[in-house]
Amino acid sequence: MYKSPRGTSDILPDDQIYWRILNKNIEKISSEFGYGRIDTPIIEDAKLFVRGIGKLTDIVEKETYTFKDRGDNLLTLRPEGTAPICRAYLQHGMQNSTQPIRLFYMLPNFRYERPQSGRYRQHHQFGAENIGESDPNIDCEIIEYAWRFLKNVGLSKLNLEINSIGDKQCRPKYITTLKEYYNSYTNDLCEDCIRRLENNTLRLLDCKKTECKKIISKAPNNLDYLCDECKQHWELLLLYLSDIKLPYIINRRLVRGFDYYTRTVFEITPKTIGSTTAIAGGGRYDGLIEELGGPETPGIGFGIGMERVILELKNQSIPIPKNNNNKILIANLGLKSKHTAISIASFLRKNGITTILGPSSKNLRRQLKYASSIGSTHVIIIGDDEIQKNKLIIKNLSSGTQDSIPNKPNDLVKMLSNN
RNA sequence: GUGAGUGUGGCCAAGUAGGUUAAGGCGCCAGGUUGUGGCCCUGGAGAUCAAGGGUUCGAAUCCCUUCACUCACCCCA
Repeated sequence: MYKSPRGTSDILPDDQIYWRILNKNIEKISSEFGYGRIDTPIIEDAKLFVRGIGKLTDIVEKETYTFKDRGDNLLTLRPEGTAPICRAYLQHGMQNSTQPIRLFYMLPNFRYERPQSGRYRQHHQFGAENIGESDPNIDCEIIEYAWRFLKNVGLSKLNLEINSIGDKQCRPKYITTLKEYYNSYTNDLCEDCIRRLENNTLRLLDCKKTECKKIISKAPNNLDYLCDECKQHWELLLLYLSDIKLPYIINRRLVRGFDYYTRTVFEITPKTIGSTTAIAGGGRYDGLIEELGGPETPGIGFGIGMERVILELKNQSIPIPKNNNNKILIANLGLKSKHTAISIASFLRKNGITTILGPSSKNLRRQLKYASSIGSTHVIIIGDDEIQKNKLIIKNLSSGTQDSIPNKPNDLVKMLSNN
């Protein structure tokens, strides 16, 4: 039997309510913050991500779905949202409009990795990018935007962790200092950290092994190595976050996997015990547009994993509003009544009422049973007696009461309308 | 890519010192009620026990291989 490919899943009707809630909140909050929606293709030129995310990052090295099309073009299934949006920014000449540009998206991403809890080969991210402005109030805006979205969909018990990893001036100096520090501890490091020392130095700070944690605690503090501009930017951001009373945790070990990040990086994680994975992450990428061939342009954005948000909504047992609208089943008995049933169903639907025709091969008892099992609120019963008298029986399934009424579709609509 | 755990009808599962027809529950279908649901009762359908190979008179059960799923690591939303 065929199965959905590893790390992908079907979103069945019962789960769609979560996606409706998320989509509704995405539109609402994005409009409140003044961001415009952008949809980019699922495929992009493979080079976009090599240049954008970084050749040596794990995502590009081993996690992209990359293939040649029939025209020999090397294409990649989008693994993240920021690089394509920067591409679109340049392609459509947005640098010529008034800056900054505010964009948001809600799109599937693809990464070839081993699936586990909250990690899939196809996952959806809601993200936003603010391009063309470096003032720290924009950093504050982006963080508030992500934070408020998560609050709005109903999540609580969240931590906001922030850090600054410097810019192209001060970051290399810090990395050199860090390398020098670590070089005297190479015998005490775990295997992964030995590798990190070479190709992902900042990540050394993020190791969870106890032996490495000791070394981390005495490592030089990145915040002490920020250049004056970065330091001022960082301190202003903290003030702005205080202005809007957004509680943050400074985590100097917070570093992120993409090469393009500069200055501000942040993550939002649930406080739930055991779950350390971020449901939202983002940061500033002041060098990215230039790296992609554009002018020197600052930018900052976030990505929120929708599947992780839904997991957390379920974890926190957030109540999901139910649809209380009336749902009608028309039970019909015999061929003659079927004609009437079909036309009444059609009429009710045209008037916005959810209507399902009962399985006419079954007797009345089975049709009522069916109505109960699918959650109908009312059943309209049409049999030979009703046809003869030009009447209908309408039965309320929650109270169990029923009435015989004249067959007047307009009256039915009045009775069954939800408002 | 590395490590651990788990695979028995659509779903949840019992059964593993090998032994005749592989429990049970949910769900599904039908009857009890030929025109009245939810509860109840009765019956029915549905399983090459993940797949392949091996050991054995005999394998869901023991051995080997493969695959899938889950969790963790790397990394990430």
